[in-house]
Amino acid sequence: MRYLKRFPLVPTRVTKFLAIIYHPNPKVQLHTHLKPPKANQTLKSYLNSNCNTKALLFFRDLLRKSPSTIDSFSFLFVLKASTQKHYAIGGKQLHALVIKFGFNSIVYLQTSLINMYSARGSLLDAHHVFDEIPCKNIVCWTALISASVDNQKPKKALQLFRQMQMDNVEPDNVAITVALSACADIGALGMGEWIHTYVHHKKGLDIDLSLNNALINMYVKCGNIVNGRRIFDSMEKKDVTTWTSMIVGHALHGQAEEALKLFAEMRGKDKKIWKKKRNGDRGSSLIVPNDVTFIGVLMACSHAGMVEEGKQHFKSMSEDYGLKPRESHFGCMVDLFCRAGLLKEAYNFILEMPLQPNAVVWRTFLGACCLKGNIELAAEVRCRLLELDPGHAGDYVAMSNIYAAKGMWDKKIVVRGQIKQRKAPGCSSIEVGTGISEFVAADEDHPLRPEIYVVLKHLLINMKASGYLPELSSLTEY
DNA sequence: ATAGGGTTAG
Repeated sequence: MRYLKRFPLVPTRVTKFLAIIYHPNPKVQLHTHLKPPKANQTLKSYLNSNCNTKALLFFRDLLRKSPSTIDSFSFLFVLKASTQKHYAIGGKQLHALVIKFGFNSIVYLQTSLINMYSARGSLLDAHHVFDEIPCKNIVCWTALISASVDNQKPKKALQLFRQMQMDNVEPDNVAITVALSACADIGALGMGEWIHTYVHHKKGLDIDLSLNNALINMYVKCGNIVNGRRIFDSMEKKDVTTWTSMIVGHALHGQAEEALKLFAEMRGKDKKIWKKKRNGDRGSSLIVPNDVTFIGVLMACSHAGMVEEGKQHFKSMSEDYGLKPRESHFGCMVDLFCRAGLLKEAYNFILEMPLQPNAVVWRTFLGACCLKGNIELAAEVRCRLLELDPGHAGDYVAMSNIYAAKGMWDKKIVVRGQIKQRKAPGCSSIEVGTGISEFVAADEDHPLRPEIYVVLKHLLINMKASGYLPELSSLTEY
């Protein structure tokens, strides 16, 4: 224990870390259980029982007392432990050690390093490791693609996915699953469809549950709910994610009834379906909803104005399923009240929340105040927002719009003038061919995501109001 | 023995 105190777990500098290696305490004898195979087994068992800190401490002891027992396998376990723990500096030190031990050309370790950097949000470092890999196989490609998705670079992920194929590396089910989630993120329906076709034509591809779930998610996020549902209905084996993806899909499309029907079916409460299931495949309806499922359910209620139903599900979530509502669940409830125009209910709900309401919650409420024209509440909420997120230009705009709507021009001008930085212009992106373009456009083959229709509708209404658009007839199809 | 995977409020 004395060593733990003398040398902190995460040394602030590499030199300090190297000092640890070069100064093993001579008094400490090597324990017999630290022989090579045993040491790795210990690391592995710590990892399996989720004791990441213990694994790291143990590894540090190994470094100090018996560095010779460390082999490339040890690093795999330690890298995994440090990835899950998010130690700020430990990652680079481990990378340095991998190099120092001469293990830097082992592809397994390089892939682990990509993951480690990705988990720390250092996509550039991950890419750097990737570039150094001489023979890039499907697993390291997937690791980098996955890193791009995890770090909000879905466009880059898809570029890598294509580049990988140009390098004659065939995608497998894991790579395809990750690529599909990138498609879902940017609404790249064409690319998603291409992958779907590929999946059906490639021989020997293992179309497993995750891949099917990713396909459903891609279709519903890209606006093609029909195809999403088609896959859902055709799947014999479904897990909680399958159901949740479909429920969220219907909720996003404003199909609340369908979403809630699925939820009921999933719980096996729908007697008719229960019977049907009983005759056929028993057990397939025994799926327990998780916290994400409830996000979908609450979203559906919110979008359909079903306040009472939403309240019941929110209650049932913790009472019947023992799921603790998270920030987003409270956010859904606030949204539910706000969309229904129940300002008082929303306000009381926010004040009684066991969590600190965040800027998004107050912003939702501010939006409702605007719609209802409640200047007093809006002004109060804006004060809170100024504390939580002072740089958000949209809040100033919302507030100034309330004053404008009430004809309070002097106040409006004051609020408008408080904006320090120009608001970033809103933008949408839409896929053209298999690339992504930064403008709004649509045709039969490339329908827009549902939320873009909402933006388009507002755009068209504004254009009409400004006299740019002679007819509103084109709106009907939306 | 060893590396990569899906669902999450506005």
